[in-house]
Amino acid sequence: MTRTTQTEMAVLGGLSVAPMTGYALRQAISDVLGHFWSESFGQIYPTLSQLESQGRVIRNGTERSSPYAITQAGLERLRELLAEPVQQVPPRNGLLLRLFFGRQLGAEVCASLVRDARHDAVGQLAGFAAIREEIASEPDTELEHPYWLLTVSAGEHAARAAIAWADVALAALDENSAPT
Amino acid sequence: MTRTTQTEMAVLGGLSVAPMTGYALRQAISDVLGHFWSESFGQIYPTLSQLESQGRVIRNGTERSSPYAITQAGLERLRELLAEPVQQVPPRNGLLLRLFFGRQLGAEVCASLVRDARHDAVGQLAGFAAIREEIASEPDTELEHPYWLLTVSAGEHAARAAIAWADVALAALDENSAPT
DNA sequence: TGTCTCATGTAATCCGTTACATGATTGG
DNA sequence: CCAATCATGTAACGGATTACATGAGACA
Repeated sequence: MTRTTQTEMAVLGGLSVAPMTGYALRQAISDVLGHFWSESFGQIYPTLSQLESQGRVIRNGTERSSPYAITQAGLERLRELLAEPVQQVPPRNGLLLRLFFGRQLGAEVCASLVRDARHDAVGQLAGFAAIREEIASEPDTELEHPYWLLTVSAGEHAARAAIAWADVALAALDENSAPT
Repeated sequence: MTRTTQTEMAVLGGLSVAPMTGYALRQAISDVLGHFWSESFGQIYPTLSQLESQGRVIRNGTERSSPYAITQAGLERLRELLAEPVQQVPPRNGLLLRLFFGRQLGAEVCASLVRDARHDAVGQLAGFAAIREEIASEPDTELEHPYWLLTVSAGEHAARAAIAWADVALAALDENSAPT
């Protein structure tokens, strides 16, 4: 019901792809979902313990590094969670907040902020190309690929839009600081 | 230093445009900055009290509804805050998380999620047109307009990108669910 | 041998929303 | 006169990060 279910969803979802340790789960989330999701250890480990006590995940061995695997009950729980309505997070974009009050900063400083943002977006685009390759090189999970690629495409569209916006914004700021 | 400064920035920034009550500030933030920022009363009122005790804002009268105004010290503080590095918030996109694990949901359900997102984006675009008009109808704040329009433009680019992505995503999902 | 990565866990802390309480003012 | 809006404030709660503590195994 609360936002905790979001972490549960990410954890169960990750384990639905392949069994993993909590550590590996964190790695996978930050590598592949990094552009639209994040989880910290402080969330992952308690969630795993809780899910284990509910029989939704199990560990094959008792060893320290034995991976968690999702159970049938876990799969059902995952589907239940995925079907819940998407909750919007209140937006907080520090860059746009600064630009909105940009008159106090001056056009020059604003322009450098926008250039930074453009640079980040270009880097992200390169990152998405790498993720595409990584996905293509995993034949085991072929059935999931169409869905994974949807999220990559979303990131690419957003990054390209950010770049296009940055270009028009820089042109506008230039006009502003250097009147004819 | 911490994230509290973000609220301080928004409050001082708002008052740098025009004196306002806390209530009106909240209104203004949700109306004009709504697509990239949000503040709740639980944040605004304590922040205003704190800023007042620091001499960064003052109230003209002692009446209940007398607006807060920014002082010189407040303006300096605002510039200081705006110059701080932009902090990235950890991303959390519930829609993309669901799509990533979309195989568990099925192509049909995913498609309806994407259609909803497309619908939202179309609505946002219309909202931006309204904000543009609202801004144009305020000659008092003309010097701020170029900066305000940067943020509107950012929203429009993002919304258009969301629509374009939704269209390709829907095509891909369709292909998926209805094999030739 | 010593450092790095793997691996788990928890306590402190923070930021922020939600919900509640209160009351003045306005307009139908 | 009653409902809606304006206006302020605070307490409770919750979700998440950060930081710290611990220790095993790898490898150079």
